[in-house]
Amino acid sequence: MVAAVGETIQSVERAAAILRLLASGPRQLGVAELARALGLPKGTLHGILRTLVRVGFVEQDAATGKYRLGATLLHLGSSYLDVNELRTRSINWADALAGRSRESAWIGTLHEGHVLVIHHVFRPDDSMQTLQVGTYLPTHASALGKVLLAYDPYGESLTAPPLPAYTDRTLVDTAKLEEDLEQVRTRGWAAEMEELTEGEVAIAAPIKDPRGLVVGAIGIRGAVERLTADGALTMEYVSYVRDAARAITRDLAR
Amino acid sequence: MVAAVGETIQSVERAAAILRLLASGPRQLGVAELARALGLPKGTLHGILRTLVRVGFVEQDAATGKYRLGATLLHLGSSYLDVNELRTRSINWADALAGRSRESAWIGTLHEGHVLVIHHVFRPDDSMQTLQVGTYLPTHASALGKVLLAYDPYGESLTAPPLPAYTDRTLVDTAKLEEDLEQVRTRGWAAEMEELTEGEVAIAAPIKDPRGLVVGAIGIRGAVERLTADGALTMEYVSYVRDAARAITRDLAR
DNA sequence: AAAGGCGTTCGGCAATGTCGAACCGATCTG
DNA sequence: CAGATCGGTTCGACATTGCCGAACGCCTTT
Repeated sequence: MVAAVGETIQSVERAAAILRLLASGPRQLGVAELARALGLPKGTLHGILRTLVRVGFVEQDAATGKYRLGATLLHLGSSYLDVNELRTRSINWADALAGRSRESAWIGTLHEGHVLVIHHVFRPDDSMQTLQVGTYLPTHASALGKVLLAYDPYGESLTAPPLPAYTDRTLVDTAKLEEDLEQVRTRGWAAEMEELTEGEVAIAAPIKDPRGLVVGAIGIRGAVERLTADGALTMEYVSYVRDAARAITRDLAR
Repeated sequence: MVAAVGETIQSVERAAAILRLLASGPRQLGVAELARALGLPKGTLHGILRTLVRVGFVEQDAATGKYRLGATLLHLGSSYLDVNELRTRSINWADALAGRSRESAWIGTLHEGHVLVIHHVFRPDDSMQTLQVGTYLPTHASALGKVLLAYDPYGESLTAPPLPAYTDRTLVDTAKLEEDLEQVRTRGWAAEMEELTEGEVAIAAPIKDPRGLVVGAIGIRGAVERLTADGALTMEYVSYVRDAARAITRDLAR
């Protein structure tokens, strides 16, 4: 076979594809299903699955024989958080931001066309919330995502239409979104007004590395009644978010 | 080469070994370091690493060329939580337990000789805590771990001495530990009194699947002053924990 | 009772990935 | 400032590795 430039190891890439498929839905998948989805013989997949089970990346349902993700991945994921410099440097600032604003604080990075949440502080005095670390947010319908898109050096390639609508206020028109992103660039912060969930708004600002590249975003998210007045965001909250973003940026430069 | 019984795919297993090594410490590792640790040629490892980078499981430091875990693993780890039945079924009960006891609530499973934390609810009115989901607790020095060891069908093989000591009250003597586990089995719940962290105690009880096998443990953890009186655990807290464990067990049977 | 679905096993063939030596830049070091 | 050493990376030849497809046994469905 003709050799492409960046050779990769077939079986490892296939193993990764299996894991991605298993992660894409809450359902367990069988060998036959995976074989159809990937266009590979059942026997081939079985071999890879057997290995993935052995190393704990995948678990097999004893009753049905189907496969699901394994517990080792949870541990690897949490190990990633320990290594991630952006996260370790910004934890304290996120706590402070949540404390000052009395809203939940969020930190995210751009990853495969989504916003990957790498830190999340619950709203003070409201413990009954589920943690969102590791989940994806849509780039075009979240304040964090707008910041990351606006400052993305690779341009808009990630925002391929059609953009899904989550509420009737979601920006689904590429031109409208681009307009919004332009505003984000001039103002230096982003807003999201009930574009992802009815009744909730969010504010975010960019975190930059020592060379000035945007490597992440930090923001808050809360009920529209608390964060806005007369239909507009209360600027006090915006300043809290921007202060936190600048503080982390300064911290990364040391 | 002679074929072992359960054939596995070499390159996938090696890739997993690399990931485990990268997760074992906060340090980034280079190709040469990995080659020494695994006893493989540099070239071989480079090929696997290139593939792991391509699929996002590993990231390469632009400055030093060294490797660290990648963001895709964080997402896979959080996907695991969505699939995990024990966790989804017990979230509400853990919230209730934290609410009643006003302490942090924890759920864990046995995994590779450690307690893997699969859910964690912060102590009410105390948001400045870091989330521990995905981290390991020692089996012999945590209440969750003692429960899981006491009811582990595979016996004590996992508790290989020497047991590390975290405080001067940690049970490092295998005989003493076995005595404690026997008490856990007769009482139906476990305690841990400043054996992991000075000033903190914990209580845990077993969660069973429909066939009666222990598949996890739930418990609370808090300051010794709040949970004990005259050096002994306040039984009210024990009943909270056992109630929650029974409720989840009942829930799993449906 | 037959049919179709599933996960699993197996052996032959060649494509695949392994290996080791060579490469190149950066960083120590005398 | 040159030499040495260490780092990550590339490359091509070899044969081992792991792919493939057909066959198996089990289960549920018709």
